[in-house]
Parts: sequence; structure tokens; C-alpha cells
Amino acid sequence: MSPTAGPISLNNAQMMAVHHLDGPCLVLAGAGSGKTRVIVHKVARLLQHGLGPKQIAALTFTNKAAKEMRERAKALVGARTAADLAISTFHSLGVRMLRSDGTCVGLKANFSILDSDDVLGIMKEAGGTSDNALARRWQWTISLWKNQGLNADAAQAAARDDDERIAATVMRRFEERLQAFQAVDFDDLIALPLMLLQRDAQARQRWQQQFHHVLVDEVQDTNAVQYELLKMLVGERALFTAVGDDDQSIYGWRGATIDNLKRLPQEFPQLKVIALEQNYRSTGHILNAANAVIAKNPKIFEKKLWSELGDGEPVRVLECDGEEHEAERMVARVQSLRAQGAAIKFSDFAILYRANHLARVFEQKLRGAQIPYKVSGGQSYFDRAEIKDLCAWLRLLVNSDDDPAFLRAVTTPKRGIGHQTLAALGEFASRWKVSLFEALFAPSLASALKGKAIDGLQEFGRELNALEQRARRTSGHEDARALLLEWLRDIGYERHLHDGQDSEKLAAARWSNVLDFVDWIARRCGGELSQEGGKFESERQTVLQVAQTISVIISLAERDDDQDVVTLSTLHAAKGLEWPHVMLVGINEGLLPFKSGSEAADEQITAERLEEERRLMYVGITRARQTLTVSTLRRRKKGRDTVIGVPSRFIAEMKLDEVKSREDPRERLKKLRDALAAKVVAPLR
DNA sequence: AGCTTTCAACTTTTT
DNA sequence: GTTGAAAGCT
Repeated sequence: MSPTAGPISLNNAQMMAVHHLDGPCLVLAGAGSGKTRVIVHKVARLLQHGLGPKQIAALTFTNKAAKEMRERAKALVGARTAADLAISTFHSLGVRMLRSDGTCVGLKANFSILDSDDVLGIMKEAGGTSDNALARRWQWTISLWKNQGLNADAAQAAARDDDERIAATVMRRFEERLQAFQAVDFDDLIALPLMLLQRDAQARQRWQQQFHHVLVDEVQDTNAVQYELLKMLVGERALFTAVGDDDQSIYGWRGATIDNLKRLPQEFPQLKVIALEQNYRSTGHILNAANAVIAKNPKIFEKKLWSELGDGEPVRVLECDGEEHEAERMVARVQSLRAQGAAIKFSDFAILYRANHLARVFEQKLRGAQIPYKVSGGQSYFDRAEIKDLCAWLRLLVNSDDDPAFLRAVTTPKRGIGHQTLAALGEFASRWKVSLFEALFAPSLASALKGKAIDGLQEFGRELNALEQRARRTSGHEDARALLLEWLRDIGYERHLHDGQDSEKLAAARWSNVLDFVDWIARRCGGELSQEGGKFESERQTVLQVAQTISVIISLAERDDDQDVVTLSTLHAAKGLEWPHVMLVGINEGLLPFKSGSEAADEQITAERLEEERRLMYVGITRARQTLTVSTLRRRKKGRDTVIGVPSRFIAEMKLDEVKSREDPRERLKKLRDALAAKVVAPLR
């Protein structure tokens, strides 16, 4: 995924992958070996070969990867053609299939898609609990089941203990409720299209004809259901290109299985397997370390990365006296490297760790040193419950047919409309093929619902209409703010926050977020100096107009890629990315490989888990282009007192001492210390 | 027994 | 920084 890496032309292996058009193809793309490049060039080759852009499907796991791929395709085949390519995530493809053929699996055309917060709420209802942690465990278990292709019955049979049996019961109730709401969760977006293709021969034929060639990115991350969907999609013809790297499979815990990769050669004997082993990203020392670590894992396919970029700097290992010390040394490293080369930017650095909570110390120290940073992965501002609540109302103002927004808004704050009423409304709406909002005012609704319930619903509808009218007329910063605040007061949102299960302090923090959000929206209604660039925003927009662009605004606000900041990220979230200078921190036994507190001290972690942890280390190492620093804690904070930190076994596995230049690391360390000393003399920042 | 206070631990995450 | 559990106090 690196626009920087790669030669002008394709190397031999890449060429073979691109030109193998008439059969199934598996490309084992080592880290930094130009896998996106291969996919994009293969798309171009297929177009050349006479396929229409709409007949080529390229599937990814994340929207970001899909977007990146489309950008790369645009550069190669032109914007016009690239726009027609079926580049999407598995889930978006699922949505597309269900929107057109969902009726075949009992779904109305404008079914709702629930996000995981919505799902959690329904889990709590279905299981009759208000315990978040318990509901989340169910959600987790049920999602894993669904990803293995089990329905509630199969899950019931597969349940191994009481907890799982209860979860299976909850699953059944949950599925019934989704059916009544005409809603699907993320897992259904894969499972239902698969069911569609399995059951409906006509649909199967149609979709198999639609896509003449299917390319799949990161195939090692597919779960059982996604794999089956892929097989159904390509059919007997089996024209596909699967690209992936078994050594970078780090999502076993969420249902991905490398069994899929093992099965491919068995199920498609004519499969052409091509390994991409030339790495265009990292220098020799870094690759040696990566190869040495991954060599400890059993291999499905033999593969060894090499590079023409020269040996480069040796990998550095630092032993630190606790978390704070570690963070300070990483800060010092950023500063000293920047002091050496004027061309080195903050965005050339990444600090990678195993678990999110480890980011905190680094944030602290970076702030202290006035170094700008971003934490990737963590929860975004727009993912917070209170912001999502408000967004649901705004979305509903703009499009009253937005059913998920309707469900959220009508129940937040609570207005005496429970799941009974909503299930009945949902059934009614799906029978008449209308949205939930439309159904509110249908004359025949009385046949489906009790009078009292209808009154409540229609009252909600009237409030919403009134708000819509006012939002249509109101513009300008101050007026917009006044309108939004009045509306929040009317629906009693602040009280709702305090009535919830949150502590007073958290409720107050949420309310303050809400006020920020209101101001943020109001600013965009104009009549104020705009934040960006300080120019006067002459164009006054109504609240409704601003609400219409909310999703665009949000995606813009979230896109801050091009800032010059240090990246803090989990190892998982770093996959597919690269930086010139990478620091892997907290590389200790217990953290990487991870060992949960509930496991007995002498308990061995299973071989399978250890292998995945090792791949995680491998992913971390291979993110680095020029320098790699691995740090481990000699002492580790554990609550009040400090315990001995044991360096991760993966450090030894890098076999750094077998590298020829032995003196170098120490030499480097000395320079680093000198640089540090220089900083102390320098005036305080 | 029930409440309060203190203490320690804290996976990984996309759609 | 937050949350859950355990111990201690009333």
C-alpha cells in the first residue's frame, strides 16, 4: 500500500501474476512487495483483455483500502474507467447484493444496517440485561458464530458450556428481532448474500455473470463465510486473483482463518501460486530480523523476503527502566534523528504498541516535548454515543427514510416507545414496503398497533416535522445555535444523559461534547469567521443544508492524513502502513506475546496463539523502511509496585547478534546519549 | 449485612 | 483514567 515503493516496471513474479488471466491465481505477497501494484496492474490487464470495468470486482476489508485502490487504479486507467470498477469492501458488495436481491432472503429493499452500538442495545433487550459487559460478550460470541456460518440452531448445538448455551438463546431472540425490524448487522452483510447465492440459482447465475474476474486483497483475513461467498461468486469458472500473506494473518481472534489459504490449492488444483519476495520497502537489517522471526513459524508456503536497498542501519534494541523512561527515550530518538537530518519530518515516525492503553505515556511525553502526534485506531469523536445520537436526528431530518437513524432517534431519549411497538411498526413497514417514518402516518397503522403507541409515535413524527421546517428556515451561526439548543432542551437530552448509567462526571463530559458539536454545526451555518483560513464565510447555510452534508463534513474532519505528526498506533492498526522510522515499544513477555491476567503464570499459551503473536511482531518489524528501534522494559509498572520485565522471546528470535556489524548499536547508543545531553543544556521549551 | 473505600488491572478491531 | 473486585468499616 505504498505509492512510494516499487520499480517503474513490474518484476518477474509480479508480471506472472498480472498476466495469468485464464485461471485461479494466488499471489503470496510478502510485506512491502508491491501487492496493490499487482492488483491494480492486473485490473488494467483485464481491461486491456476486453473486460468491462463493471465486470471486474476487487474486494478489500476496509473502506480505506478500497479508496486507496481506486486512487491507484485511477492513476493507471483513468478516472472515467476507474469509477466503474467494482472496487469495494466485502461488506459494501454485500449491501449491493442485498439491495438488489434481498427480497429472495426475506429482506425488504431498504432494510436497515445496524452498527455495533445498535446491536449492543438489541442484545441487552434480547437477553434481558442492562449489563454492558455481559451483552458485549454475547455480541462477541454470536459474531464469531455468524462468521463461521452458524445460525442460531447450529450455535445451540455447538454451544459447549452454560454461557454459550445462554448466548445461543440470546442469538435466537436477537435474530427474531432483526427480522422484525427488517434490519441486518455487519455479519449478515456477508452471510445473507452467501445464503442468497446458495439458495437462489437465478441470482447465483446473475452475479456470477456480473463479475468475470474477482480480485481479493488480504485474503488471509477472510473468515469462513467470506471464503464461501468468494467461492460462490466465482463459481465453476474460478477466475479470481487472491492476494495475501499468511505471515501477516493477525485477525484470527475475529474469525479469520488461514485454513482458507490452505484450502485454496486443494479446492482449486489448477491454482497458480506466485510468491512476491522482493521487498521494496525496508533495508537489509530490518528484513533479516523479520525473516528470522517468522522462520520460527510453520510455513504453508515457503517465502523469504530480500531487498536491493542495502543493509542500512542495524536494528536497535533498547532496554528501558519503566514505561516513562521508555517514552522519554523514544521522544529523544525523534528529536535526535530530526536534529541530524533537516529533511526528516514528524510524520516519518511511528510508535507501535500491542495494546491501546500503552499509548497514554507516549502521548504525555510527546505533548511535554511539544511534538505533534496522532493516535490512530482509538475511538473517533464521531463514534461517541452522544454525537451519534445527534447525528441520527440530523440524518433523519435530511432523509426521513433512514431507518437506523429513526430507530436511534425515536428511542433517544426514551419516550415510552419500546421494542414491542417498534417491532410491530417494523413489521407493518416491511409489509407495505415503506420506511418506518412513512409508516407512522399510514391510515391503516391502527390495525397493527394499539392507540396509545400510535399517539406516541405520531407525536414523535410531528416533532420531527416541526424541527425540519425550522431547520429549513434557520441559518447563521447564532440562530442555528439557538435552534439546536432549544431542540435539545425540548427533547430533554441533557437530562437523558444524566439519567443514564453514566456517572455524573461522564454525563457532564458528554454534555460538553454535545455543546461543542452544536457549536461546530452552527459555525458551518455561516455568518461567522470560519476556522479554516480565517476568511469570512459569506455563504449562509440553513441548518438543514448543513445537516445534508454532515457525512461529507465528518469524513473531511476525519481525514487528517497529510499532517506532519508522529503516529501512535497499535500493531494491528499499523498493518498495510509504513514509516521511515519505526519504534516497537513494550516488547515484553506478557505483552507480546500477550498473556491475559486470567491465565495462570505457568500456563503455556497455545502454539496457535503464539504463532499469531509472532506474526504480529513480524508485521511490526516490516513496517519500517530505514530504521527500526525495538524497546523492552526491564522493569514494568504493575499497579503500585514495579515488577521485573522479561524481554519478549521475539527479540532473541530476531537474531540480531548474528549480524556482522556488532559495534554499531553501541556506537549509536552513545550518539543518542550525547544528543540527549545536548538537549539538557539547551534552553527549556 | 450492606455500603464505602481502596487497589489493581487494563488485547487486538473492521464493517 | 476508569472500572470492577475485594476488604474493611459501620
